[in-house]
Amino acid sequence: MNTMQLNRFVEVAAQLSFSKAAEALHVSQPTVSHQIKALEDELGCALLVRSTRTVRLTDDGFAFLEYANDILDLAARAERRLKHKQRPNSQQLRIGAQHKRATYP
Amino acid sequence: MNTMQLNRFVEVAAQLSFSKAAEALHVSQPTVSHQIKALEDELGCALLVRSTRTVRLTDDGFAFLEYANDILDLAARAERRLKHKQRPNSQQLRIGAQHKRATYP
DNA sequence: TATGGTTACGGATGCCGTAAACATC
DNA sequence: GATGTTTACGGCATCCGTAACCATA
Repeated sequence: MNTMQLNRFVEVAAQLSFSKAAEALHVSQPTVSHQIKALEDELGCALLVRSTRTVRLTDDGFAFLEYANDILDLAARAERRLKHKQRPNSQQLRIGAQHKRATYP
Repeated sequence: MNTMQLNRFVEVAAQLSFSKAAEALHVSQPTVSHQIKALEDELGCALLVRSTRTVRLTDDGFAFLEYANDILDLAARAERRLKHKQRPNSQQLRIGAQHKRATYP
């Protein structure tokens, strides 16, 4: 499992279209198809129902979409944290004065 | 970024040794070295300090370790959820009667 | 029949392991 | 000098894009 696959799945789920997702992601349509299939194979279940004209999420797809978004969010936080060389005590531009963050540290 | 890289990093961080991590993961030592380096390149910073005899985490490494564990945990939950074909209402062996789960759905 | 997803296929890239080189204790 | 990591390198697998195929509305 990798962030590329998750990105593609999230995009397809948002667009409900492989071709539009491919366009938005600047890759070819077969590439999206390949990677979604690889993800489905790894997970051992279908995430999407294709009927040549329409795409919709399976129940598993809905469930996994939440995880995918959470994982991508975590990965993005980690990258921002390290790439911007933030130190643990120098949080960036925190609006409001909450002492605990919502979900992840 | 992928779960393999994260797995290897977490293992190296646990063992504080590339060779022991490689042994535990049943891959060669250079493979671990390659993947950790790829991860560091992608993140744009060093996660580990190598001194040929000892390995220790950088500050960035400590920070990233938490994210890595969280991401791997999420990925594992997602896989368990889908591979075991659990339906949302048929949670497995829940001890106690909590109505909300602790962190993730 | 037209649209949209999948499969086939070829070239390029990447990955892993063996072997050699390198660095520290 | 011994231990442990990195670099070099070669074979194999994987990935991506073009093109062809296929299925549905």
